[in-house]
Amino acid sequence: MKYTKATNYALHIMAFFVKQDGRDNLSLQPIANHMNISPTYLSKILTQLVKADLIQSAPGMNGGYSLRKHKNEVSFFDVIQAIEGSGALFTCEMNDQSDCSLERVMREAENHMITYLKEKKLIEVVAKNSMSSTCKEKV
Amino acid sequence: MKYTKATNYALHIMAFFVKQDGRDNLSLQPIANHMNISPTYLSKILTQLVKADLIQSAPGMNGGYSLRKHKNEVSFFDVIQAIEGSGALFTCEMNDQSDCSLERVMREAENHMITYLKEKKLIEVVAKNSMSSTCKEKV
DNA sequence: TATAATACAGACTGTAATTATCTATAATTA
DNA sequence: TAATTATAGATAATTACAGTCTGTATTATA
Ligand code: SF4
Ligand code: SF4
Repeated sequence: MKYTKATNYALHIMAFFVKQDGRDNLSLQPIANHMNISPTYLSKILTQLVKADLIQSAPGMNGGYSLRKHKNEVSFFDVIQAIEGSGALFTCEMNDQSDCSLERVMREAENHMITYLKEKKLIEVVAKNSMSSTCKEKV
Repeated sequence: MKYTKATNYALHIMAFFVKQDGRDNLSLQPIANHMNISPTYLSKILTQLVKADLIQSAPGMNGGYSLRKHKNEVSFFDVIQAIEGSGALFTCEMNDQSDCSLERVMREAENHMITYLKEKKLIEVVAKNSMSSTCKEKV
């Protein structure tokens, strides 16, 4: 079990948007170049972020993407859920819908992680240039 | 991102061992029958649990598997880590080894989940017959 | 209105992980 | 020795992930 690369990309993209704030519309190509990732693939990720209402998109000339939520309010959880979906990490198929304490423990464990991810906002990590300084990505 | 089915199986198996305590050696076939799962596949999971020192195995007649840790001390985390391994849920390949606060947040989030899973012992869910009562598995 | 710039959707492909089976081998007991 | 058990390795089936290609829809502007 591991977070998908798409989630990694999405976190970087959103961190980038938060840093830019509303300065201007960013279109696909520049972002793809900056992140060294195929435009069409990136597009899919961005569309997921749009559907989750984290960013908005506009077609046509001068179109592109821009932040939708207030830059102070985008949490790690928002981004992760937009990509990974909202299903529980542990589910039981042999299940009978009724309440099971094995599942309950696993759900509760996940909730501890989620609570923390909801508290943590992206702005906290972009603010003080706290991403790895030698990293080429620089978010 | 989801926990593997193997982890689900392992939790059920270990819960079963905890319930049985040290009553006797369980061999592959009975467990496989009870769980409706292919013996060879189950064997692989059991071997992982052996390698993690949660149970022990003995070949030959009257051989089989039995609990190794004290029944009160087997945590959810023990079992999960035995199957899923100990790698972090979020890792960055474009990484440069140096410290990155994006990764740090994700690691910290995971730790919140892990802490809870370490606290929770399997015995807590098998004790009071708290698994889903209508479930055929009954752990 | 035509054209260029943009986002979006769907089909498709390749790769890797997961789940599972089959077969053969090793260890132990009686 | 024979029966019983676990373990290891090869392989196959299935599914999820990562990525590409092609075409379509929307908007601005010349
Ligand atoms: S005991 Fe719970 S987790 Fe296990 S099979 Fe039944 S419902 Fe699923
Ligand atoms: S090391 Fe760089 S690429 Fe990796 S998560 Fe941190 S900022 Fe992103």
